[in-house]
Formats: sequence, C-alpha cells, structure tokens
Amino acid sequence: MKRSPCCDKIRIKKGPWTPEEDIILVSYIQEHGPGNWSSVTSNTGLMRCSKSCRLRWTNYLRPGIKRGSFTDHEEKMIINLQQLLGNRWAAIASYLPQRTDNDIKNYWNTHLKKKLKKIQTSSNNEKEGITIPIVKGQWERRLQTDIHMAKQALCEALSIDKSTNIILPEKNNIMSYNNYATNPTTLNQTSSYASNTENIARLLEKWMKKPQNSAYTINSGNSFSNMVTTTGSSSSECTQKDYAFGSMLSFKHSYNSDCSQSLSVDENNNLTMDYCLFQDESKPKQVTQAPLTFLEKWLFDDGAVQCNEDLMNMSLEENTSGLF
DNA sequence: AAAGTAAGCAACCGCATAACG
DNA sequence: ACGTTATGCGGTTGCTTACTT
Repeated sequence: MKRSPCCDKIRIKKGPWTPEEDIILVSYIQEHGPGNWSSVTSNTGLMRCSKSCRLRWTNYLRPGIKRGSFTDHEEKMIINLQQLLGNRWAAIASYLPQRTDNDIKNYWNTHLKKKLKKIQTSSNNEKEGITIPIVKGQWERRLQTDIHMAKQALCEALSIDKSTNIILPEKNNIMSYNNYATNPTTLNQTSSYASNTENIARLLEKWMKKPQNSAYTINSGNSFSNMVTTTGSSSSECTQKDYAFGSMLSFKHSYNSDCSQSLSVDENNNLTMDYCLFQDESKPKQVTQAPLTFLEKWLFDDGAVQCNEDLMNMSLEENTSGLF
C-alpha cells in the first residue's frame, strides 16, 4: 500500500522558515504543548505540514538546544557511540541532550567521517585517543541500544514513586518544563519559553542583519497576531517588527540571567536535574539518570580507548547483568 | 572583482512503526 | 484483525556561505 506524502497538499509552503513562522509555531506550542502536529497547521494558519513543524521545533526551537561547534568531548562521544550504535542518530542524540539528531548527523557526515578517515590512515590513532572502529553485529548494537532505552524507561517509571520530592512535568506540557527550570519548587504559569525564545531571538538577529522581503500573512486566529503583524507595507511594519524583535531580545536577556543557575552540566557530562527538566518531550528520558554503568562510563569517558577491548570482550550477559 | 568549487547545514522525502478507530 | 493516520527516524538534497583560482 502506497501512501501519499503528507506534504502533497496544495499551498503547503516549503523551504526555510521565517522568524514570523517560528514565532507562530512557538506561540502555539506555548499554549498547547508540543505534539499533535497535525493540528498546528489548521489552528495557526501556518502553511506548513505537520512534519515540517515538528522538525522545526525539535531541531531549532525547542528549549535547551546548544548550537555552535562541538567540543572535543562531544566529538569523542559521538565517535564512540557511532561505533556502538551505528547510524542511529536519535539514539546517539539521547546521550547528548543538547544536540539534535540532525545536528549530530550533519556533524558526522561533514566533519567526523573525514576526520576519522584521516586519522585511520595515519599512525597517530593512539595519540588522538580515537579508536579504530570495531565491527559489531547490527543485532548486537540494536540490542545494546534497546537495553539502554529499556533502562531509561524503567528509571522513568520508578521516578514516579519519587515524585514527592521531584514534581515531574506532565508529558507534552512544555510550560511545566520551563517553569520548573526557572523555579524548581513551583510550577507556576508566569514564565514561558525562555530558551526557545532565545533561539528565535538569535534567528531574528541574523534576519535583521540580512533583511528579507517577507510577505507572510498571519491568520486572524493566531494568538500571536497582536504582537507581530507583518502584513502591512506601511512604515508601521517596521516599528511593529522592531517591537517584536525588541521583546524577543529582552526576553533573551531575562532568560540568560534567569536560567544561568538552572543550567548546569558537570565535568563528566552528567546532567543535573535542573538541566534535565529543561528538555521537552522529545528527550524525556534524561529526567532521571541512574548511576552510570560500565557501558555508559565507557561512552562518556574520554579515555575510552583502553576500555574498548575489555568491553568488546565482555559477553552480552556481563554487559546487561547489572542493568536490571 | 568575478567565476568556480567546496563545505556546512536546514529542510525535505520516504519508509517504518505506533496509535487509533 | 485490519485499515488509516500520525509520528519518528535516517538518508538525501539543495541552498547559502566561504574559500580558491
């Protein structure tokens, strides 16, 4: 059975997202939470398909995304994880909560592949601390990922019992996530999309540097239409844009000061609770992190090289016996 | 300065599978 | 149990920018 693509519909817009579209999307998610992507188009007037909306949110707009160059530590983690899991970018991304699978995939394809090739042809493998890929069976890699996923799910389930200490945000309620991040003791409704607003502010900054001719029309049903109106061609357009832009920037500023205490990643890259709760539903598994197993230590450890052989020589039973 | 080329990255496409009626 | 729809994932494309000639 062949299904028609979701983006076949007439008037579905493609290509780069405009800041206006981003604002509409974020505004909608702020109100309704992420998920239910099919309703986004009908409720916001965005001429984008559900897939496109989800992708935009998960890859750029959702809170807690780190942009910019990868650190050495991240790089090594990706290399080790790629060896272990193959091209399962979503699984790899679950170990790097600040990075999206798309980002990691791109980075792998554009940088790491070449780098590894170079390193492998040279005799400096040991010095770089990067291992020669060990060929593993695909079933084994998948099984190991599944073990990891199952373990995380178990931790998540168990964490419900501990909810007297930690108020876990409702699934799909991104407001709660952010509220918790800024004020872990209460889940009030006053704060909102700090970090994805920051993302948009960043986009707007770029956009202002390189102005585009936007003819985007925001539907009247949109909750954000009072704040941003771009349909006019008069001089008011500029001031309204400026107003929105200014608001975003000020939001960005308040975000930076508000959240600096909440966001923290320790030296071993173990996420603190505050940070974990900053993730949206696409990365819920990081909420409670059990003590690192040998496997995870191997993944996180910069000096993983020495462990590689040991790990690979271990039987699966040994690998998994401590997990449950 | 202009043209050509390479690199980087955002976004799209198609497939697999989960969820739902 | 089956068909349909929604969602998630990985591969790929194509646009933009940087660099080279």
